[in-house]
Order: sequence, then C-alpha cells, then structure tokens
Amino acid sequence: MSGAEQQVSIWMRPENVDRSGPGRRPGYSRAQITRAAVEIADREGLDAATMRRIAQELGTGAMSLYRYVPKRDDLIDLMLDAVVGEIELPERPSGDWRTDLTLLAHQTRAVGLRHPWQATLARRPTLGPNSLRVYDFALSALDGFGLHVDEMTSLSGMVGDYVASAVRDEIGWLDHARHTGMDRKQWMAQYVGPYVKHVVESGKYPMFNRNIREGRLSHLSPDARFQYGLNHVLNGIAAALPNTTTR
Amino acid sequence: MSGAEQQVSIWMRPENVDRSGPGRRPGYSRAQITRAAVEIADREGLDAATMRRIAQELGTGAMSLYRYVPKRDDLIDLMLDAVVGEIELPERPSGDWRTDLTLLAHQTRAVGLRHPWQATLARRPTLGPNSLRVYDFALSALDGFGLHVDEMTSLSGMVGDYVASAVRDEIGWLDHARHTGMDRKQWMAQYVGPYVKHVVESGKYPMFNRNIREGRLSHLSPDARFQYGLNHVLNGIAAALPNTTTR
DNA sequence: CTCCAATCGCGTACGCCGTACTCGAAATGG
DNA sequence: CCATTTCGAGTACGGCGTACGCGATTGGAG
Repeated sequence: MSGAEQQVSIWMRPENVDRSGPGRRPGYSRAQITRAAVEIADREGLDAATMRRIAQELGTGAMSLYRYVPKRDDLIDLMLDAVVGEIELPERPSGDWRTDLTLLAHQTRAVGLRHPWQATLARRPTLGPNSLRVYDFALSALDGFGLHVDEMTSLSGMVGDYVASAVRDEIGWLDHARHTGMDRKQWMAQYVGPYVKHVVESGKYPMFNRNIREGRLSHLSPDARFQYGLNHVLNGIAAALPNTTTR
Repeated sequence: MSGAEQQVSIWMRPENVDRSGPGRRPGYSRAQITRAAVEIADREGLDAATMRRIAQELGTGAMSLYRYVPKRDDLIDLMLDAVVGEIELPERPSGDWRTDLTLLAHQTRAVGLRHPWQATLARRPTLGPNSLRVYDFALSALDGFGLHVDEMTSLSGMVGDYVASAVRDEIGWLDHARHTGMDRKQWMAQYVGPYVKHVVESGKYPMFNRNIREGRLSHLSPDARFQYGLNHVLNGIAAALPNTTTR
C-alpha cells in the first residue's frame, strides 16, 4: 500500500521544457533553480538553501519549485552533478596515468573548495551524467596496463577517497568558521586547544603527541599538504602497475 | 557582540556528575542520553534521533536534555565517539603492520555497519578520547620503519579513507532501503535501472559500460568486495615501507 | 532547624523547515 | 471560443531545534 513513493531517479524524469500541447509555458527551469541553489549554498551553506530561500532568490514562491523538482533531495542530486560538471578534463586522458590522475585530483579539489557544502554530504554516488564522465576519465587513465576493470575501479577509487577526505578536512575549517565566526587560529586556541593540551599532558596517546610535536604537515600550505598525501596514494597505485617505477 | 556562541569543544565541558554543593541531583547522564540516541539512530536513522524522541525514550521532556548537552550537534559528537569506542583493539599493535591494519579496517567496518547513520555524516574528525585511541593504534602499527610521523599519518589515512568510503557505499543501500522500502534488486530495476540502460545504450561512457558488462565486483559478497579493495590499499602502503615485499 | 542559593525537570512558545492541497491564470488545439 | 492541460503560488500542517522561565529539589551556612 505505502512504500516506494518515488519511482525513478531524477535523471529519468525529464523536465517538460519545450513541451508541446496545451497549458501554460514554464517560467523557470531545473538548471536555473539548480544554479540559484548552488549559489546560495556556496555563500551560506547547504542548510541555507531552503526551498523558500531558493524561490525567493528567483522571485517566486516555494511551491513553484515543485513543478520542476520532485523533492529537495532530488534537487541536491542535481546540485551535486552540476558541481561535478565544473571539473575540467580533456576529452580523453593524455596517456600518462600519473599526470591524468593528478590533474583529476587537483580539479576535483578545486571544485570541492569552491562549493564547500558538497563535502558535508555523504551519499551514494550520484550517477548523473557529469559524474559518469569523471568516472570514465579516471578509469581510462588506467587503461592499457592489462588490468581488469575491477582493479582499475579499485585503484582509481583510492584517489577519489583520498581527495574526498582531504577536501573534507580543508572544508571543515571553513565551514566551522562560518557557523562560529572563529578562524583557524581562534579555533585551535579556544575550541580544541584546551582539550589538546589536556590530552597531550595526559600522555595517553604517544603517537598523537609525536604528531603534535614533530608533525610538519600542519605547517605546510594546504596545497602542499594535499600534494604530499596525493603522492603517497599515487605511489601506491604505481606499485600495482606493471612496467613502472615508483619514482 | 554576537559571534562565537560556544566557547569550547564538548570534551572540555565536563558534565556535573557527582558534583558537590547545593542544588538538585541530576537524574540522567550524558552517557545515558548518548546511548539512547545511538539506539534510536541505529533503528530508525539519525534524523529520527530528535531531541524530543530521545527524551521520550528516557521518559522525560526534550528540554531536560539540554542540561547535559549544549546543542544537538554536540550530542552527535558524543554519539560518534561512543561508537568509535566499540572498535575492539589490543592495547598495542602486534608488530605485523598488515595484520594490525587489516584488523583495524575490519573492526571499523563492522562498527560502521552496526551504526549505519555514522556513515552519512561528514564532519571534521571528532577528536574524542576513543577516536584518539584508534588514531594511536593505527600509527603505532606503522612505527618502527623509520618513517616520519607525517608519512605514517598519510599512509594510515589511506586505510581510513578507504574504509570510510567502502562502508558508506554498503550503507547507501541499507539507508535507501529504509527510506523507500526498496531493496537493492528493486532499486536497480526500478530506480536507476532505466537510467543505466539508457546510459549504456548511448555508448557515451565506455569504461562504465565495461564495468557493467565485465565487472565482477558487484557479484562478490560484501565481505569479499571489501577485502578486495583493502588489499589494494595495503599493497600501496607496503610499497612505501622498506624491507617488505608486496606479496 | 531554617533559609538561601544553586541546580534540575520540563512546559510553553517561536521561528523555521519540507511539502500536500488547492485553485485561479495562462496557453493551446479543435 | 472553449475544453483541456499545465503553471504559479497561497495556505496550512506537522515537526524540528532550542530560548526562556518557573516550580521543585537539594546542600551548606547561620
């Protein structure tokens, strides 16, 4: 009786743009709504991109949006794929897998930092057209080594996992800064600082202490820190490829 | 005037249990509230663990909880660290890094699947006592190879990133199943199936097509699939360690 | 023993949210 | 011109996090 409310993915529900037949013409579009939502989320966070707020930005009422998007969750899928669409990649990989995956990683990071809200989402891969394009690029970069497609998926996944978590870390600071008005220095001093001090003095976590004392990573620029971790991941991939050396 | 509402991390705000001095004795505790919240989230999802619902479970009013927890966000931090506390690890690593990291990965996965809601969260690392314990174990496992602490952080991070994303994938299905009542088969057939078919027939994404046709990963059991990817990650780490072979 | 000050339990209330329902306005084809 | 279809959007509902305030409870000082 109850159960599955929605039948198919948003990508299978075409909007009725340029439709023929009777009825009033639509005054908006999915792309327009998605764009407005992304802009609000960029500026004020995903929570601020409410249906009312998006509608207001477009000069209309909240319920009008539901002529274009079934649910807010679907709108978020659209936002995610739109953002993935900003990742600039050549049509086909260059042939040097390390260059290709490095490019992909940096592009993905740049887009992630430009749209901080996307890092706070953890959902199943969106499977929109743009996500598929990126997926295909990543796997193509590892093609030609005689690997099984499952191996390529697994290896390229390591890059994706790393980038996602690295960006999430970087975002963490920005995101919290907006909510509390603290910048990173204040945060360290006020919010976790006292606890870190407490923990260090307790001596219960030796490796954590070593990291606080000897760790250089946090002194690097974000870019350098990102590249540092990425190199480790790429070295790991190199180890799985035939006829290559780690450096 | 306005600005930073909250001064310090939840871990520096001790609850007034066993406090001395005047005033009524507290009737509940953070641990009790956290436990109730985790149980609700396990059964019905994080969204169901509202302040009202948790209070109801404890037989009290919603606002009473705020005597123990400043904000719902802080409660979520407590929930996360409580859950990380379920990861069972020996006091110290065994000395075989691969065994240790494999154990950690499987333990983390098991806990993650037991508390599916935690995978849907993407936030800065919690830095609670239990999270620190796990962090210390992971780094200790890689100690003794002469690596810099930054390298150990980076390498063990690869395992953490992989596990997090693998668990998130597995959870994705369970989570969606609860919301829509579809199991994985129905989902594939109804929700994305038509779109996948459409995409495959378009021929625009050759690697995606190869994955659909040749991919064996999705036919493996979840356990085997997890181990498959984990091996790749561990091989990658092995490549960075001196005096070891990949297999 | 009394009474004050601190603390707890919790009811009420406010301003948000997503979205179901509804209906008039607009656009077309016959 | 009119029946039919679609769009725009106002109203309303139930639920959320949580600010506020007040009576009940408790320990310590006099």
